[in-house]
Amino acid sequence: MGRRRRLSRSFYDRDSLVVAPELLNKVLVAGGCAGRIVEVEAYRGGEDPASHAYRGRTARNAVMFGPPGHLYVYFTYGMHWCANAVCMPDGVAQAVLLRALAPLSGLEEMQARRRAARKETELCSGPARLCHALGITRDHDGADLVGGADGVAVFDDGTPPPDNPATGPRVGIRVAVEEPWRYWVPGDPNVTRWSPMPALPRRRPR
DNA sequence: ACCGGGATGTTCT
DNA sequence: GAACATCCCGGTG
Repeated sequence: MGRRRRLSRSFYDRDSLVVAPELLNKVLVAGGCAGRIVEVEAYRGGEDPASHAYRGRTARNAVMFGPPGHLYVYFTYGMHWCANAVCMPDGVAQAVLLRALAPLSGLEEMQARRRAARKETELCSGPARLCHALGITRDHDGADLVGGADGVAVFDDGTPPPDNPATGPRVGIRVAVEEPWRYWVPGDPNVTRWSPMPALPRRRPR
Protein backbone atom coordinates (compact mmCIF):
# COMPACT_ATOMS: atom_id res chain seq x y z
CA MET A 1 0.00 0.00 0.00
CA GLY A 2 1.11 3.54 -0.65
CA ARG A 3 1.85 6.33 1.73
CA ARG A 4 -0.89 7.45 4.07
CA ARG A 5 -2.80 10.53 2.92
CA ARG A 6 -5.38 12.31 5.05
CA LEU A 7 -8.85 12.52 3.59
CA SER A 8 -9.86 16.07 2.67
CA ARG A 9 -12.69 18.04 4.24
CA SER A 10 -14.61 17.73 0.98
CA PHE A 11 -14.48 13.94 1.20
CA TYR A 12 -16.82 14.17 4.19
CA ASP A 13 -18.90 17.02 2.79
CA ARG A 14 -21.27 14.67 0.95
CA ASP A 15 -24.27 12.47 1.69
CA SER A 16 -23.46 9.78 4.27
CA LEU A 17 -24.80 7.16 1.83
CA VAL A 18 -21.97 8.14 -0.52
CA VAL A 19 -19.29 8.54 2.15
CA ALA A 20 -20.10 5.27 3.96
CA PRO A 21 -18.99 2.79 1.25
CA GLU A 22 -16.00 5.00 0.41
CA LEU A 23 -14.80 4.83 4.02
CA LEU A 24 -14.38 1.07 3.63
CA ASN A 25 -10.67 0.14 3.53
CA LYS A 26 -9.61 3.55 4.81
CA VAL A 27 -7.40 3.62 7.93
CA LEU A 28 -8.52 4.96 11.30
CA VAL A 29 -5.70 6.12 13.59
CA ALA A 30 -6.27 6.88 17.28
CA GLY A 31 -4.73 6.20 20.64
CA GLY A 32 -1.43 5.07 19.12
CA CYS A 33 -3.21 2.34 17.15
CA ALA A 34 -4.49 1.91 13.60
CA GLY A 35 -7.12 -0.22 11.93
CA ARG A 36 -8.66 -0.63 8.51
CA ILE A 37 -12.36 0.27 8.40
CA VAL A 38 -14.33 -2.80 7.30
CA GLU A 39 -17.90 -2.09 8.46
CA VAL A 40 -19.93 1.14 8.67
CA GLU A 41 -23.50 2.44 8.82
CA ALA A 42 -24.96 5.66 7.41
CA TYR A 43 -27.23 7.84 9.55
CA ARG A 44 -29.10 10.60 7.78
CA GLY A 45 -30.21 13.14 10.33
CA GLY A 46 -33.65 14.73 9.94
CA GLU A 47 -34.77 12.27 7.24
CA ASP A 48 -33.80 9.20 9.28
CA PRO A 49 -35.87 8.18 12.32
CA ALA A 50 -33.02 5.93 13.52
CA SER A 51 -30.59 8.87 13.67
CA HIS A 52 -29.76 10.61 16.93
CA ALA A 53 -30.35 13.87 15.04
CA TYR A 54 -33.90 13.00 13.92
CA ARG A 55 -35.59 15.03 16.67
CA GLY A 56 -33.31 18.00 16.33
CA ARG A 57 -30.22 19.37 17.94
CA THR A 58 -29.37 18.50 21.55
CA ALA A 59 -26.22 18.79 23.64
CA ARG A 60 -25.33 15.18 22.84
CA ASN A 61 -25.69 15.30 19.05
CA ALA A 62 -24.41 18.86 18.51
CA VAL A 63 -21.28 17.67 16.68
CA MET A 64 -23.45 15.91 14.07
CA PHE A 65 -24.92 19.31 13.16
CA GLY A 66 -21.49 20.88 12.81
CA PRO A 67 -19.04 20.90 9.90
CA PRO A 68 -17.97 17.67 8.15
CA GLY A 69 -14.84 15.73 8.94
CA HIS A 70 -15.23 15.68 12.71
CA LEU A 71 -15.79 12.75 15.07
CA TYR A 72 -19.18 12.38 16.79
CA VAL A 73 -18.73 10.20 19.88
CA TYR A 74 -21.67 9.12 22.02
CA PHE A 75 -22.13 7.02 25.14
CA THR A 76 -24.68 4.20 25.11
CA TYR A 77 -26.04 1.31 27.20
CA GLY A 78 -24.45 2.78 30.28
CA MET A 79 -20.94 1.67 29.44
CA HIS A 80 -20.00 1.93 25.78
CA TRP A 81 -18.64 4.61 23.46
CA CYS A 82 -19.33 4.67 19.71
CA ALA A 83 -17.78 6.90 17.04
CA ASN A 84 -19.03 8.43 13.80
CA ALA A 85 -17.50 10.46 11.00
CA VAL A 86 -19.66 13.57 10.52
CA CYS A 87 -20.80 14.23 6.92
CA MET A 88 -22.50 17.06 5.03
CA PRO A 89 -22.14 20.83 5.52
CA ASP A 90 -22.49 22.74 8.77
CA GLY A 91 -26.15 22.62 9.79
CA VAL A 92 -26.94 19.25 8.15
CA ALA A 93 -26.70 16.33 10.58
CA GLN A 94 -25.44 13.19 8.86
CA ALA A 95 -22.77 10.76 10.02
CA VAL A 96 -21.22 7.37 9.37
CA LEU A 97 -20.98 5.01 12.34
CA LEU A 98 -17.67 3.12 12.44
CA ARG A 99 -18.65 -0.48 13.26
CA ALA A 100 -15.55 -2.64 12.76
CA LEU A 101 -11.83 -2.44 12.00
CA ALA A 102 -9.20 -4.87 10.88
CA PRO A 103 -6.37 -4.18 13.36
CA LEU A 104 -3.21 -2.91 11.64
CA SER A 105 -0.86 -1.61 14.33
CA GLY A 106 -0.74 -1.16 18.08
CA LEU A 107 -2.25 -4.61 18.59
CA GLU A 108 -0.59 -5.05 21.97
CA GLU A 109 -2.10 -1.82 23.23
CA MET A 110 -5.51 -2.81 21.85
CA GLN A 111 -5.30 -6.14 23.65
CA ALA A 112 -4.26 -4.41 26.89
CA ARG A 113 -7.38 -2.22 26.71
CA ARG A 114 -9.67 -5.03 25.53
CA ARG A 115 -8.87 -7.69 28.05
CA ALA A 116 -11.97 -9.70 27.13
CA ALA A 117 -10.82 -10.20 23.53
CA ARG A 118 -9.53 -13.73 22.97
CA LYS A 119 -8.65 -13.40 19.31
CA GLU A 120 -7.38 -10.65 17.06
CA THR A 121 -10.75 -10.56 15.29
CA GLU A 122 -12.48 -9.71 18.58
CA LEU A 123 -10.39 -6.58 19.25
CA CYS A 124 -12.32 -4.18 16.98
CA SER A 125 -15.39 -6.12 15.76
CA GLY A 126 -18.13 -3.82 16.98
CA PRO A 127 -18.68 -0.08 17.33
CA ALA A 128 -18.03 -0.02 21.08
CA ARG A 129 -15.22 -2.57 20.86
CA LEU A 130 -13.24 -0.50 18.38
CA CYS A 131 -13.60 2.63 20.50
CA HIS A 132 -12.40 0.74 23.56
CA ALA A 133 -9.47 -0.78 21.64
CA LEU A 134 -8.34 2.62 20.33
CA GLY A 135 -9.08 4.52 23.54
CA ILE A 136 -11.83 6.67 22.01
CA THR A 137 -14.10 8.34 24.60
CA ARG A 138 -16.11 11.52 25.09
CA ASP A 139 -12.76 13.36 25.05
CA HIS A 140 -12.71 12.75 21.28
CA ASP A 141 -16.23 14.08 20.61
CA GLY A 142 -15.76 16.80 18.00
CA ALA A 143 -12.17 15.82 17.18
CA ASP A 144 -11.04 17.02 13.74
CA LEU A 145 -10.37 14.04 11.49
CA VAL A 146 -8.87 16.18 8.74
CA GLY A 147 -6.35 18.20 10.73
CA GLY A 148 -5.55 15.28 12.99
CA ALA A 149 -4.44 17.60 15.78
CA ASP A 150 -6.64 15.74 18.26
CA GLY A 151 -4.83 12.44 17.72
CA VAL A 152 -7.62 10.94 15.62
CA ALA A 153 -7.60 10.83 11.82
CA VAL A 154 -8.70 8.81 8.82
CA PHE A 155 -6.17 8.04 6.09
CA ASP A 156 -6.13 6.64 2.58
CA ASP A 157 -3.20 4.24 2.28
CA GLY A 158 -3.89 3.46 -1.37
CA THR A 159 -6.23 0.53 -0.77
CA PRO A 160 -9.40 1.21 -2.76
CA PRO A 161 -12.85 0.52 -1.34
CA PRO A 162 -14.31 -2.84 -2.41
CA ASP A 163 -15.83 -2.82 -5.90
CA ASN A 164 -18.96 -4.49 -4.56
CA PRO A 165 -19.39 -3.72 -0.86
CA ALA A 166 -21.93 -5.87 0.97
CA THR A 167 -25.00 -4.02 2.20
CA GLY A 168 -27.80 -4.79 4.62
CA PRO A 169 -29.95 -3.47 7.43
CA ARG A 170 -28.40 -1.49 10.24
CA VAL A 171 -27.84 -3.23 13.56
CA GLY A 172 -29.49 -2.51 16.90
CA ILE A 173 -32.19 -0.09 15.76
CA ARG A 174 -35.97 -0.45 16.01
CA VAL A 175 -37.10 1.97 13.31
CA ALA A 176 -36.15 2.30 9.64
CA VAL A 177 -34.92 -1.30 9.81
CA GLU A 178 -35.76 -1.72 6.12
CA GLU A 179 -33.09 0.72 4.94
CA PRO A 180 -29.97 -1.20 3.81
CA TRP A 181 -27.56 1.45 5.04
CA ARG A 182 -24.96 -0.86 6.56
CA TYR A 183 -21.90 -1.50 4.40
CA TRP A 184 -19.07 -3.95 4.92
CA VAL A 185 -16.08 -5.53 3.22
CA PRO A 186 -17.34 -8.92 1.99
CA GLY A 187 -15.72 -11.82 3.81
CA ASP A 188 -13.67 -9.80 6.26
CA PRO A 189 -13.41 -11.76 9.54
CA ASN A 190 -13.63 -8.58 11.66
CA VAL A 191 -17.15 -7.73 10.49
CA THR A 192 -19.75 -8.20 13.24
CA ARG A 193 -21.75 -11.39 13.06
CA TRP A 194 -23.98 -11.33 16.09
CA SER A 195 -27.29 -9.58 16.47
CA PRO A 196 -27.62 -7.68 19.70
CA MET A 197 -30.43 -8.59 22.09
CA PRO A 198 -33.19 -6.00 22.31
CA ALA A 199 -32.91 -3.84 25.39
CA LEU A 200 -34.48 -5.61 28.37
CA PRO A 201 -36.45 -3.99 31.18
CA ARG A 202 -34.14 -3.15 34.01
CA ARG A 203 -34.79 -4.65 37.42
CA ARG A 204 -35.43 -2.39 40.32
CA PRO A 205 -32.34 -1.77 42.40
CA ARG A 206 -32.67 -3.64 45.66
C1' DA B 1 -21.17 -23.39 18.94
C1' DC B 2 -25.04 -20.97 20.31
C1' DC B 3 -28.23 -18.75 23.25
C1' DG B 4 -30.34 -15.84 27.00
C1' DG B 5 -30.05 -12.57 30.64
C1' DG B 6 -27.70 -8.96 33.18
C1' DA B 7 -24.95 -4.81 33.47
C1' DT B 8 -24.45 0.08 33.39
C1' DG B 9 -25.85 5.53 33.14
C1' DT B 10 -27.12 9.29 29.96
C1' DT B 11 -30.66 11.28 27.31
C1' DC B 12 -35.04 12.55 26.33
C1' DT B 13 -40.21 12.10 27.10
C1' DG C 1 -39.38 6.26 33.84
C1' DA C 2 -38.41 4.24 29.25
C1' DA C 3 -35.32 3.68 25.67
C1' DC C 4 -30.88 3.04 24.21
C1' DA C 5 -26.73 2.95 16.85
C1' DT C 6 -23.89 -2.78 22.99
C1' DC C 7 -21.04 -6.23 25.07
C1' DC C 8 -19.82 -9.93 28.28
C1' DC C 9 -20.45 -14.02 30.66
C1' DG C 10 -22.18 -18.34 32.13
C1' DG C 11 -25.28 -21.94 30.85
C1' DT C 12 -26.21 -25.71 27.78
C1' DG C 13 -25.19 -28.91 23.90
